[in-house]
Amino acid sequence: MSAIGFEEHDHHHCIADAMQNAEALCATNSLKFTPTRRRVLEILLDRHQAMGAYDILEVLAVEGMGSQPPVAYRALDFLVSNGLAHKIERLNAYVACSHQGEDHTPGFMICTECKTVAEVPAASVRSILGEAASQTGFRVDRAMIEAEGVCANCQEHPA
Amino acid sequence: MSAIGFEEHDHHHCIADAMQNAEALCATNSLKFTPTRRRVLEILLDRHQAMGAYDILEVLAVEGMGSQPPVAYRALDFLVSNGLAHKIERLNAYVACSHQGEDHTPGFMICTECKTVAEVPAASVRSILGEAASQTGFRVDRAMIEAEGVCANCQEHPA
DNA sequence: GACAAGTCCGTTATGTTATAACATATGCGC
DNA sequence: GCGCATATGTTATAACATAACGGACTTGTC
Repeated sequence: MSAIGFEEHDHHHCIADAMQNAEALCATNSLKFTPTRRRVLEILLDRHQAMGAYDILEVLAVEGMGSQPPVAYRALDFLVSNGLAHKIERLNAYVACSHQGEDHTPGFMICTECKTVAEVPAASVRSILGEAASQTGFRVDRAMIEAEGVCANCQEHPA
Repeated sequence: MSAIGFEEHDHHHCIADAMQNAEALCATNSLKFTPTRRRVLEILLDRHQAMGAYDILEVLAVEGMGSQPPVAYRALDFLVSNGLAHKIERLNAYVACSHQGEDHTPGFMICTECKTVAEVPAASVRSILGEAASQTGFRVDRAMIEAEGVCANCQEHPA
């Protein structure tokens, strides 16, 4: 499957695939992939869009899996810390990671029309940043890039 | 003066300089550089750090320049829209721009120890992102990069 | 100068995002 | 079964941000 979120793809397959990867990752690292955590990842994968914590919480509440903010935030923290999801700071929202397991500096393209968020490999961004940083002795621990714009689909078919 | 915020520099001079640039920019573009807006920029320049809107508001309140959130947010909106300041999404905080007037995709290095934020020229980041984007037809309108780590000074002198 | 239009400011109220703190429960090694 | 670490449920609140409205001030036009 392509890494680019704006393309058509076998959605059902990509969800199953990602869930399986997540299972494997958790098994390997002795992480507890609890029902809530699992369900939150499924929800994110299913939407294939950035979702606010309270949007996720709403879904969980309907399903009787908890209704207080910490429920959502704890699951999201787990997913983000373990590279299964990312936070889009610009939107205060969360997306499932589309490059599980790869060591990547996440780069995101956010379509302001359809709200879809595509994760792009941004390894080269990291190297450039690292270069700028090393000149001043700055040690980069985490980096992120977020771009806002309009995806090809929305350019062709304006709302 | 260097663009890199972690180096020693003539702080007083850099404030005066930036304020003068801001004056000029506003004059040129018929923007109203009102007392509140001016003061907020001064505060940001003076701290030379990322500040939350409510931190700024507190300073304004002490000085009798308004005590309600919109006062701070309106001034910040003005500064950000006109390129005189940037919002650090990661921190929900604001910094004065250190490259006034240049057409730049802002890149930030955030020291998690001392909270200093350095703005780095990131023109090349934009071009790389543009390349990745053009492959999928995505049109980039705005982009930002934020890196967290530890600055040279804090590496040498841990707290 | 009088007026209209636009912009900015003061204020109240509220919306949205996120976390602290503490009690309870669950799983796991021994 | 006991003790420890981790996860969950819950209450409360902190932190960040904006809507909406009225009044003041500026600016351009006649």
